[in-house]
Amino acid sequence: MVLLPLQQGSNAERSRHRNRQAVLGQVHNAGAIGRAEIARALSLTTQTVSNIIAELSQDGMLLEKGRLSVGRGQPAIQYALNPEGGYALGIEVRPDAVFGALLDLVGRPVTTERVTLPQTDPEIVLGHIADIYARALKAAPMARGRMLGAGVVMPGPFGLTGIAGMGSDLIGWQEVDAEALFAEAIEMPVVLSNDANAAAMAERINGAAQDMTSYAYLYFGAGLGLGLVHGGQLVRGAYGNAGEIGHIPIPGAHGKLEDAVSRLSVQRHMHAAGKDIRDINALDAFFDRRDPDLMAWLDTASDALGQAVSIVENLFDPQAVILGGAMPDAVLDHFVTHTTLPSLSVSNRPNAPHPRLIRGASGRMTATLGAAALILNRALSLPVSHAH
Amino acid sequence: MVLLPLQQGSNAERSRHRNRQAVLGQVHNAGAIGRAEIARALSLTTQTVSNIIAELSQDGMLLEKGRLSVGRGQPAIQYALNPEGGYALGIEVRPDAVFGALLDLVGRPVTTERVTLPQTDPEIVLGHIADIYARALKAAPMARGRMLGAGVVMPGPFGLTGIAGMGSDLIGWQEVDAEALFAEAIEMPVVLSNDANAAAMAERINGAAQDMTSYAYLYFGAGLGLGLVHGGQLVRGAYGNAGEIGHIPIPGAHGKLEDAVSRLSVQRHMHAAGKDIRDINALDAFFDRRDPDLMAWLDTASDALGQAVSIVENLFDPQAVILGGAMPDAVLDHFVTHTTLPSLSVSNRPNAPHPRLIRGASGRMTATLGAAALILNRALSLPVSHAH
DNA sequence: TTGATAATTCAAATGAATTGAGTTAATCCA
DNA sequence: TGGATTAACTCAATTCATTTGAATTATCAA
Repeated sequence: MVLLPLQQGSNAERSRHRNRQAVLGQVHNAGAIGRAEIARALSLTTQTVSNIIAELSQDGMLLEKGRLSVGRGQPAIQYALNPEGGYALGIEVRPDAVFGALLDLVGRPVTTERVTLPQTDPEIVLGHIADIYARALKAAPMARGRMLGAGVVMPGPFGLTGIAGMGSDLIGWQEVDAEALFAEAIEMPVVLSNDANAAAMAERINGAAQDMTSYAYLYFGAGLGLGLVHGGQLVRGAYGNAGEIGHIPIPGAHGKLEDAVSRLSVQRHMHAAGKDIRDINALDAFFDRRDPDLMAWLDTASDALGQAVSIVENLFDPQAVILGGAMPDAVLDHFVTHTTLPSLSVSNRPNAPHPRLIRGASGRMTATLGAAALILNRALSLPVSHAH
Repeated sequence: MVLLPLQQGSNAERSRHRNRQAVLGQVHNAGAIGRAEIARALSLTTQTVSNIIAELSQDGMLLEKGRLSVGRGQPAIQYALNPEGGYALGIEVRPDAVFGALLDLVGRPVTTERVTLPQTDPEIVLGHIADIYARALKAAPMARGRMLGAGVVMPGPFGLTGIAGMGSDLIGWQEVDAEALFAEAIEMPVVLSNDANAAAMAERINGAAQDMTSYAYLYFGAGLGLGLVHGGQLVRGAYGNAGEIGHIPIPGAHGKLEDAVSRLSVQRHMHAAGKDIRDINALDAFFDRRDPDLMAWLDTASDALGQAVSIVENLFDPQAVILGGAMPDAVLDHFVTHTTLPSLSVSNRPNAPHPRLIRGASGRMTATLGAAALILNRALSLPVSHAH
């Protein structure tokens, strides 16, 4: 991942494309909305919006949803996204497995699949991904010809960095142009990202961040990741490796943040107590019976998490920090309710419109669904906010 | 500062505006450039660029700079920004003074001024600012009618936050729409920002970040601030208060980062040793003679700074971290050369195109000049890069 | 000297949004 | 109940900015 200089001038064709996406974004955002309202939101004429909506309806992206009368005047015909108007593929590549999910235009999963991986060589992985895609199309034939693209999540960091080789890097992928390889294997546009970024985008499509444009997402993977969204767009950093929050040192804790807050951390802690956390369900069971060892870990982890949230708040000033990832709902909820957030933070504002810490999507497929959300976010060009 | 939903559709007029700015950005970036090259960079036709350049020349924004022959073919007429084609006012409001600077289109200061403030009530401050502007126009009459806008720097954080009242907030400004008041007082578009953000933007206009689109700026003010630029744009956060890095706790140090690294910190430290740091020059003198108390402070500060840089790197993955602000050149250089940067960082990459830590602009007027740079950056719409 | 290459210009065409007039369908109010 | 008002929507003509295609100019290279 490198930086390519790129700046495009505007012409009629690109304007149309942009306006189409903006209209789709308004429709997604509102759920159902009339043309005149879209026109006002985008500073376009109703005539223009009419033309675009006719085109989008023709293309099967929009559905009429009756008329809505609001006070005087002719009631506006409401339009909504046609869920079957477009599909996005989400792929998550892990050291031991590949997950796949096909999402419709409104972000609902149509098919999901998990395949265990014998090896992570590019050829093996790409072969499995092509198969997953083929099976998804078979199970959901209406998606054929309506694919918007694929989001691919791989363990970061990408490229050669000072923290490479520390975690779960995939062997054989350091030196290749992964995005291009994926695009070739499944013949559609591909966006590559890490798990935290993907999960963050998923919240924007149909999760806890639907009304937010600047927020942070703390993601429980093997370690702890951070996804940053600013002005509706991911903050990926110059080389695509922004958000490596797990590696920063935390006062109080002995070492890195993710030594205290991560799946590996709880596994280590519980293992030392002679208990085995095989997967999310096992963790859920221990939490269900309020296992004292787990509760002790949660206490320590909460403290470190509070520190992390405060750092993120002071550096980004987000609308909220969302906590999610490969953890049981109940554990995430426990963190949200039991984490003491430092009062010395720019986010500790009176009358804040959002709680400072909220729960996002959870479960094993979070990042996979998020991968597809990367594509939907682009296709829908969701409305943004501007600080003023 | 609040979030306003805003998304604009595109039409012919807005396309033209956008293209004009993009052309200006290309010219700024290249120094001197021909039409065909601009057209290629922006994916426009040469004809379009020709039209725009004719218009911009007509408006006095561009100057012809002869022809440049590169191999075969007709040599391209080179165009450069006309420094007198536009001006930006920079205003910095401090608890005890107001600084003003008038910059030309290429970012060079034309006039600068410092006025001490008896009080910080809005009326007093606004009156002084109107006077500063009037005097600037008198000293540089060619700027009359060519003002692009004004950038205003005020001590953050803005609005009510958990760290308000801690530092140097201005009394009487918490409840007002500062941007609107300024805009009314000097009758031009105003952009409001904190010192670190402004200083960061200045580096992009004609400083150390001219070839960068994603970088972080650590700013020495009274405390320590962070300016984040991503994809050529400031990351301001949801409420405009991103970058409050001074308030985060640092392992090793006793309290907050800016207890160890800031102007107040060195003043306190030297005061305890019976030495008085009145201003930058005094500090420079102490450094010149390698005062042992100062060197001791520098050692501690360097350690904390290294921690801060590493946090910023792991969270943002910038092309580089720039160190600047109200410190003597020599002290900043000392930090840059003597700070040990943790190897456990995404930015510790082999063959990195930039050093991880570099020195930016220094001196008392850094933020003031940066305030004006906020306007220039917008007017020039500098080329951005995209991660790929 | 001549052919290749590339920048530039001119005039016409194109694409998309806007404008302005007119229609439809609801609410408001007497 | 019925006219006035409000607002969404449509149609046709216009406007704006970019693109297209043909022609011109200026340099390099063989």
